[in-house]
Amino acid sequence: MDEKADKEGEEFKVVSEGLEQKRNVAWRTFLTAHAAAIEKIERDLAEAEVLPLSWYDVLLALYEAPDHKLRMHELAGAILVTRGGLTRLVARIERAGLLSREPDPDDGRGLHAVLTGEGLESLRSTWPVYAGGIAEHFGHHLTDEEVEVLDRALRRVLAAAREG
Amino acid sequence: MDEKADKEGEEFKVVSEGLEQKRNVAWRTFLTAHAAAIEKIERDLAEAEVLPLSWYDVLLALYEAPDHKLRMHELAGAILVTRGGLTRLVARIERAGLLSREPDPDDGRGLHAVLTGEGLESLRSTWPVYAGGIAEHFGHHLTDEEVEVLDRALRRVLAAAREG
DNA sequence: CAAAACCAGTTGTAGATACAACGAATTGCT
DNA sequence: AGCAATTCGTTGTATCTACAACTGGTTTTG
Repeated sequence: MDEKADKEGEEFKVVSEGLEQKRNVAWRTFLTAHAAAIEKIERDLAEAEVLPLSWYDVLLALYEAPDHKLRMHELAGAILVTRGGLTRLVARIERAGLLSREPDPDDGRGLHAVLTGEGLESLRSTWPVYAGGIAEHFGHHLTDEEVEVLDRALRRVLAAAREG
Repeated sequence: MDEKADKEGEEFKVVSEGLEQKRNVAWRTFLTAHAAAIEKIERDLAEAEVLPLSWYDVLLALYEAPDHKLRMHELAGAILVTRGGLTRLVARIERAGLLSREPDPDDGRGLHAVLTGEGLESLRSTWPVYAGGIAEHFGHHLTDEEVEVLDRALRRVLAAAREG
């Protein structure tokens, strides 16, 4: 770790070259802002004793689906989790009574995860807390225009990841 | 789950009320874009058999510190992880020889995590892959102006989380 | 129609994280 | 100096996740 090594090191640092530099810096900001905001919001949710984000995501996906039900693999795709992980996540939520699993009559392999009344109730009680967290730790710090730009830009990032 | 329940349900959906709506939609875009981009980049890193992001973060933080060393709690703060988690993460990285732990001569409780030559080498071989991933899955999809806005806006989000 | 290929969901295993409780060391107060 | 409070890092425990192998059901194909 001598002088020379340090000098060469500059070449790979995130803060490095010309135009790319700003994108890399923005990437780091993106990562840390995400981590920090998520942490705050999860803490708010835990303190209010409502659903954690992972459960909320599952139940909201079901809520938004036709008949409030989805096949397991559809659900896995909707919330960006592996099928294996989803099996256990859904099992936990089912154990809490917030959704139920029903066999698909048209496909013996398949299961539907279905939102229960209790699950809907949990969504309702969680949302105000979640919305408050989003506002306090995210939305409140952005101008209307920034919200617009951010949404539009990140949609392209998302679309690219979905395709590639 | 009758008609009435559905109608009331609209009230708590993320796509809901006036001005707040756009911020909530942007929040969801923010979350999913982050998850999708991270997943792609982690996959690139794994395929290239270089460091995963969590290790990279630790080693980069050390690299950027004076003498390439940091106390454990400083490191924990720098990469947004709990101390308990850091203990094990650092243990794994140390086992791989990419950093070493040295007692702090000035404080018997404290340890320094120090970047090793091998760790520096790993950082160097990882960065091109990482940079490629950032460009492909993030930077490439944004205009200069969007990068600017995004960085500026998310810095405020980050700062707020750091304070509050 | 039977065998192969494929697909859905689960499970074994390993790894990683958070929270809280702990032991060791330091600091501050009197 | 001496004791209480604080800080540092680790560890016990519980949760949670991913990956790959596996079971059972479905579709394809010769």
